[in-house]
Amino acid sequence: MADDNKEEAAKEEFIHKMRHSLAHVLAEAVAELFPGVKFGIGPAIENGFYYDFALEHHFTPEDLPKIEKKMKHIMAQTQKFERVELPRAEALKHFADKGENFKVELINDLPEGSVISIYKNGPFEDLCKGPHVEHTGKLKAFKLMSIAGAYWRGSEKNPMLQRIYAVAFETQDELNAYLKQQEEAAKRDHRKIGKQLEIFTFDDDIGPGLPLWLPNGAIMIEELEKLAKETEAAAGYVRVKTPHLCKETLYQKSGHLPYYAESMFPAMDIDGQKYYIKPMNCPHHHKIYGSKPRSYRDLPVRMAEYGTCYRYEQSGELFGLMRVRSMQMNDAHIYCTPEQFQEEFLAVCRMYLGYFKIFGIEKYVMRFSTHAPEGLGKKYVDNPELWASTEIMVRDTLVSGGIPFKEIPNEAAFYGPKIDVQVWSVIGKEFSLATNQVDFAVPARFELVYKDSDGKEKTPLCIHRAPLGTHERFIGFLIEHFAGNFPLWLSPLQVKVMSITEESEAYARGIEAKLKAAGLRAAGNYGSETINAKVREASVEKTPYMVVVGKKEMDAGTVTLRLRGGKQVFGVSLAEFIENLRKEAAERLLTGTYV
RNA sequence: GCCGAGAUAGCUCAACUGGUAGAGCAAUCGCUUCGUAAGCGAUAGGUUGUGGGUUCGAGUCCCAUUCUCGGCUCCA
Repeated sequence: MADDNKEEAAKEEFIHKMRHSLAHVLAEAVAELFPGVKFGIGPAIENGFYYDFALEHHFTPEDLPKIEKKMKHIMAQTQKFERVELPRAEALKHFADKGENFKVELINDLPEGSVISIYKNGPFEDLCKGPHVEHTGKLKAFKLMSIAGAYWRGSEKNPMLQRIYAVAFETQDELNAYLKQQEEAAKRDHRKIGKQLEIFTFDDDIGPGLPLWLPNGAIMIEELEKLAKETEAAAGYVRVKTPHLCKETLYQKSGHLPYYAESMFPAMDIDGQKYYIKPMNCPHHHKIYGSKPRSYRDLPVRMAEYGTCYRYEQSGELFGLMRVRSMQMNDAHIYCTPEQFQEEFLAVCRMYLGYFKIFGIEKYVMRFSTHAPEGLGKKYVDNPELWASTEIMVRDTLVSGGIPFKEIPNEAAFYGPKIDVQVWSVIGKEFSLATNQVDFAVPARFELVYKDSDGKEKTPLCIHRAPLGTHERFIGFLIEHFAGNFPLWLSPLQVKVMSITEESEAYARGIEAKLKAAGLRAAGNYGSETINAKVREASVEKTPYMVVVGKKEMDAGTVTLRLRGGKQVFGVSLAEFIENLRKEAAERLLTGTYV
């Protein structure tokens, strides 16, 4: 076992070295083909590597095969990688003489007196701390994938360089397997399946990032809301409804305006007053809390709403349903005393875990985002003590609750630390699916109080939580998670009834009617196509249950089932089928009854 | 927002270097009545995202614009 791990680690290390060395070969090839190029950085990344270049010529996709060819030529030359060390000042002069201003900037950031290492192979050299493979002949399977713009050192204030992305593996087989797997993943892309299954669409006249939910998507939304409402009712939440607009003064009070004005739709002028369309529900809920006096006996107040918000995301950030400009949020705010905090926060975390079980979500990371002291007063409200104490409170709750998490500094909300649930889309983009935040700042700004047992007015803590995120992102995620094969309760169409010949049509229609009367979402196909065609159509629609009836079923008074996936079940009584399906849907089972 | 690429029938895609837009599926209408992933035929469907320009002639070349995609930045 230990040896396996060692072997694994050695392999990892080699692949990393190989990818990084390939980045140097890429840079060398580009330097030969495009004189005058300046170099940014070229690290190994997951599945491959990239290199950033500053160059007048704009790379086009046609350049990639030429560069690949040159790289293979370099690999065939088995150029040795050699490490050369220079004192900092000398290295600075060396790169400055060559006009490599990006490298000069990197060296300038290294501490005075450091020894700078340069790796040379053939005619190429690069500022680099290594390590590398011995020679370019050791390099194996790679493929240049795409050209992208990327800001120097990741800041939009810096110039934009041209980045070439590549994938690389130890063997051609592994590379082919990776490419194949990417192809498979693209098939479950929510944008593709969402169109095929008629879940959502976009329209030029509606606007970018503003999805239209088609009837099938609307059913999914309603099922999710039903789940949320049941869960929240059982957990002691009350429900509220708030308008989509409010005056500017609300966001001045909440303190959102200086932080978020840029990601809000511009204000509209109404009767000389500025109004905004709401980008979040919190301030509205705070106002409801503040609408009457509250006693410590009333706390915790757990206030839920599926609130619709609008955010002006930058055009380039929009991505299918995962990143949109209009969203319906599974929002709630819990106002509690510091004593109640731990229990409330843990209950919220448990609600998350309960949901994940329902959906079978297993690949996620709980990301605990904390503040960074240098951001106080800018990115974060300036109250170091409260930051410290709240973060300790959250961390303790997570640890004592046995909830695994990863702590990331400098990612908090402006009003407090948060926990985001990170998931990945099939094409590898990372998203916060759900969020859970502590707010120790905004309730005070709204002068929210409760009368404590000692007769004094105190400010409650507020927990913001959205375990089901937004319908948009959550359904986008679920489409990919299930590849469109939704569990029964979420399936827009649950049963497709089909007749084999005209003779059995009336019998089939009767079954459809009974299914519908039992509250199941059923439809029929009684056309004159062959049963093969009907089965195919229902399969393409990913319908969980097909009911196929012909003369045999008519005579026996039964139904024949075909499950999504192809399994057939004969001689089922309709009453039993209906009962099983009702149960399967009501209990939101992940696994079908007849599997 | 920035860099790059793209947009052709409802969907998936074709149309060599500029020369009268085409296929499959879906739809509609017939025929077919069939036992578990595509029965056969016919019909209809387009100002090639939009607006300008070059040209005898533009889906194809140029400019602008909208939207989408791949990244970067961002993500309450």
